[in-house]
Amino acid sequence: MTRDRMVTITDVAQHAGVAASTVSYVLSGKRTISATTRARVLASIRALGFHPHAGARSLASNKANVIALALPLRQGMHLPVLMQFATAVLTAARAVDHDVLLLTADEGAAGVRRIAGSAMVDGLILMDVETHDPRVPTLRELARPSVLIGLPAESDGLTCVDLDFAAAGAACVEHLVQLGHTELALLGAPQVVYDRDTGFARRTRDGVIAAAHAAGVTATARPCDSTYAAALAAVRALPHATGLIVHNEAVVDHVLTALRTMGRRVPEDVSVVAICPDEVAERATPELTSVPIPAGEVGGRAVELLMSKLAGEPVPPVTLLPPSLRLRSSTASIH
Amino acid sequence: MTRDRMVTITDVAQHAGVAASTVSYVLSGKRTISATTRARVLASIRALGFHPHAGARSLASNKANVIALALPLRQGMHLPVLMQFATAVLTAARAVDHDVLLLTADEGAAGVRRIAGSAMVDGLILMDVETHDPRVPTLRELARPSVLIGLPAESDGLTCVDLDFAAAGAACVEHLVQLGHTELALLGAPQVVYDRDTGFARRTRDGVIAAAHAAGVTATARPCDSTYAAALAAVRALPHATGLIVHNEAVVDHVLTALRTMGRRVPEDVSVVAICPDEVAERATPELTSVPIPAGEVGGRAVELLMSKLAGEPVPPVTLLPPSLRLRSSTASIH
DNA sequence: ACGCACAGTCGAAGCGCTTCAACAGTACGC
DNA sequence: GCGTACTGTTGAAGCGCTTCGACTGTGCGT
Repeated sequence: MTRDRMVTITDVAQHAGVAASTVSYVLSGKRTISATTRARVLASIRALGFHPHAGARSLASNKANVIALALPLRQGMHLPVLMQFATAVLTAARAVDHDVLLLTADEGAAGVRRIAGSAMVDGLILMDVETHDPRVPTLRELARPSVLIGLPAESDGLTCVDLDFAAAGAACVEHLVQLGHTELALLGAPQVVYDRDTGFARRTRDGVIAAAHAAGVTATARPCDSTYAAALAAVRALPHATGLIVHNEAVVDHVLTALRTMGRRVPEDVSVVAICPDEVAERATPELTSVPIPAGEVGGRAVELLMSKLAGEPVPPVTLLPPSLRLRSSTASIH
Repeated sequence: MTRDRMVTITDVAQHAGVAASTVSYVLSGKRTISATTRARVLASIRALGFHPHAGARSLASNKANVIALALPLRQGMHLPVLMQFATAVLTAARAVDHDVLLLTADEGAAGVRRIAGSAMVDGLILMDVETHDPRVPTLRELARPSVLIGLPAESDGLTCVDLDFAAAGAACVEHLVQLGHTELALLGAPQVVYDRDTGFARRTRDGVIAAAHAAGVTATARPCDSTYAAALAAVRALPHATGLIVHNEAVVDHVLTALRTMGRRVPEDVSVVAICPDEVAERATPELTSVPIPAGEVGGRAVELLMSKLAGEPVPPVTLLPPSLRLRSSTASIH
């Protein structure tokens, strides 16, 4: 282990024959620097392999260029989707020169307080926010800005972004109704997810029920565990439904298999529309008509909103991305 | 947004009527402090809600109490397993008062250099290291310690930890051989994983082949994509194999379904042993005899090794955790 | 020819913490 | 009663950076 001292901004300044502050201004662009000086400084930086000391920078400038991402790693959550969100946040953050500190949900409010209090991060993004999330009050009293992916009950003073799941549910219903279906059913997330009162599951259900009501058709909502057995049981319990809405990535394949086993053809006998990532919808047989979950956009938007707040700009309290319905071959009109 | 200045160590010192350095020593325990003073200081800390400024701390002490975790998010990797590793690392790190900065693999060597150079982290843990990983040379020339989960070709000067996949493969073979099987087959990771020359896939294969050779039985190795179709094709292509080793979490269920469809009973007609997380093995029908992937242990050990290196203690260059075979109901002796 | 604005650069202060050397007490052996 | 050995506490230096005010020159209008 070589005991080599860090290359400091002073080293660079000396090497380039300028003052340390000049180097700083070259880096930040907060003051005009002549092209020749800039070039000389940049050359020295490269020559010496200089990287500004993050701690020193954060101490002096009061910004860390790091954001915290609170990732739930909880039961019943579909990991691939979660990771899509996470990757989107990571990529978006890196694009604006920020790093990402990982926070688990089980550190809860204390973790949020610790991270925010230590000035380790400039702001936070919380994923999978529950309707009554214990971290939300903490967030409010915090000096640091935050953005929630999800929608808690009380969103005053917060910034939230998510897919408009209610509208997504409604879109599914409307599509099926247009095709002539009058007996609809929603296969949702596992029961635990509802018990935890996670917003997205509930909002979809409410959207489906409301839209069905408005259209004058019947709609049953059922939670569904992520196993084949549960999917089979659910499908068996709904023999009259001709329009199925599946909002549970992990169970999509199982539902299709169960229908096949029961001799119900898709889409001839029963139409299926899913709310799930495109990959899942495309990989299914037959390919599923679906409302995609725009993880990339949501994650990107979350970072964008956070950056605006960091810059002191006003942001809308709630951003609900409109759903889009992608037609594939799992839905057909009833005859 | 309240414009409240941070609570500093000086504020705490004033409040407690001691010097700032005393507060620091109470916090770090690097000097003896009388019980009464300590109590007074701790009370002030709590009263003011003091959190040491991470940047200032890292600047003064030259340690950030943060480690970087380089997560691959690449094709063909099984996310749940990956997240188990990640969670294990996170938990272990938090247990020793360190936070975790997320790094994506696609930032590659540049990302490693940036993070390490900026003193933002004390050390790094890289997951899913490939046999010829471009980040490895960078790691060597770095001043910061690192630990690899995985095993590159040239491990000199590095610290690696992983399950002993070769031994795992061999353990599967030996188990099947003991049961009297003489025609074995390995269904492995998707082809892309081999193409990328990711170590674990290859090491299992080599372990299987070598053990089969040593035992005088035949063993065929096949990559296998993570789809039902691929699993079916693979099983069809191996009509004579009576002992199947599956090293691909995503395809375990598909293989069992495929065998069922073909009318081959498990374990009466064909024995199946998997190398996969316990949850996968237990959830399968029938429950699978398996070599579990000890993600928790590996992750924990990685953090442990990193902490030792940070403390300047010598550590073994390569730690291969011995596999264990867990008997369940998917293997039986041939008759 | 004179002053003014402005681009370009510098030096110094200070961010909040750790740590070192030094000092004031107290306790003990003789 | 004096040195010795602690224990407990302090003030000051400094970590590497940003940023503010000040300074120097140059170009321009008059």
